[in-house]
Amino acid sequence: MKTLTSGEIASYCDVNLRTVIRWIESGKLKGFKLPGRGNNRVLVEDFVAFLERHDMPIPDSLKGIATPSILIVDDEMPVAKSIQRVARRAGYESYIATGGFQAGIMLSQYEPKVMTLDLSMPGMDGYSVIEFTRDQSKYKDLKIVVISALDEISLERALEIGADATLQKPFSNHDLTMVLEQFMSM
Amino acid sequence: MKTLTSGEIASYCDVNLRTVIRWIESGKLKGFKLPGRGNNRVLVEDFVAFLERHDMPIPDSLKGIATPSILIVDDEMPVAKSIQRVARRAGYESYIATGGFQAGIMLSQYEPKVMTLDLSMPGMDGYSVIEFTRDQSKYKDLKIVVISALDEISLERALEIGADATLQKPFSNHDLTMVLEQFMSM
DNA sequence: CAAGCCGCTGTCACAAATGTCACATTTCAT
DNA sequence: ATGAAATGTGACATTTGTGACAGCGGCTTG
Repeated sequence: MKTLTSGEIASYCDVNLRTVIRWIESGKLKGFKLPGRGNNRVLVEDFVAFLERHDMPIPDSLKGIATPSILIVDDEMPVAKSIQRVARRAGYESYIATGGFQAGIMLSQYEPKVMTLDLSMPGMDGYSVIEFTRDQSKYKDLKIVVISALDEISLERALEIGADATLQKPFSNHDLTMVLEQFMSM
Repeated sequence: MKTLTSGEIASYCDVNLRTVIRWIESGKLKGFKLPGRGNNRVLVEDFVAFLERHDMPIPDSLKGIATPSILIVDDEMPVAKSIQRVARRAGYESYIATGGFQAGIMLSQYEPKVMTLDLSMPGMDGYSVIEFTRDQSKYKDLKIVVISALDEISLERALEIGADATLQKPFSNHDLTMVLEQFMSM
């Protein structure tokens, strides 16, 4: 829960500190006050939302705070590793979960931007994972990329219940790269 | 009765430790001093009240501590419900996860004090859940109660790799209550 | 076109709050 | 028990909030 001071925001926006305080007071920028004399603090996410709302440029240093990452969910480590290689070569950080429990914890912990999901993991229903995730507003921005050896119809169904893209195994590195780049840059 | 150190509060509020001590000294934040040199401690409930009083954001991880809860992991909803009934009657809040993925997310989200775990869930290895959880220092205080219909030897093994207690199905409500009370009051 | 009004932002100075640093002491994990 | 990490403290450096006031367009109005 990183926060910013009014002064930091002032320098980010290249604007006077006085102005930032006025933004907060007028409600244009959401923030809260420390108990002392009421020094202002703004959650990074609120600040980023504010910037986006006004089509203002977002400083790189802020993007860095929430390093966008990829969560790779696949029970077969070799497959997971190969996905990770592609991700790394495209310049993205990634984590591997080989089971549903791990996946849940890591999703919650790392809050990745994209999750690749193997539909047919032993003892774990990929569809229910998609559905459960889609039910949680917290993960509404998460992009789910289904990677599976199942047939077209199964992939279609995954899309219907909330997946954002599908790749049929065996997938080409090029296709995977394209999908990752598309979602990671959003 | 969980307490927080001044340093923990400092990092929660993204504020300097010195400042936290000043808040406590000036009475803005209620706390007490240890006998030694007067290191400060603050009750979680006092801290949460303090945050609310000043309209400051409350970290997710504190919500769990404030009202210690139980996570019930069982794929059979009737069984889970019956565990929940016992928990509620003992005065504890509880959540139910019917799959590994759900369990992981809910564990991370609610940070319960106790997790009851069915060892033999289809497609999900209870042992690996215990091991994975125990590997994470974040959950070192989580109490894992294994509830299973498996034999003594399996339960023994669960204890060896990190479970804190076991109950054999069918369990008596009395036994479960005892275990819950013991762990929830720690 | 000029004058006047209005909203927004910048400037300045000062008081108050917060941060920094070094070091002694205490806690904590092992 | 013992070393590593966290904490409290004082003096001092920075940052911040506030009020009052000024500059800068954009707008209406005459």
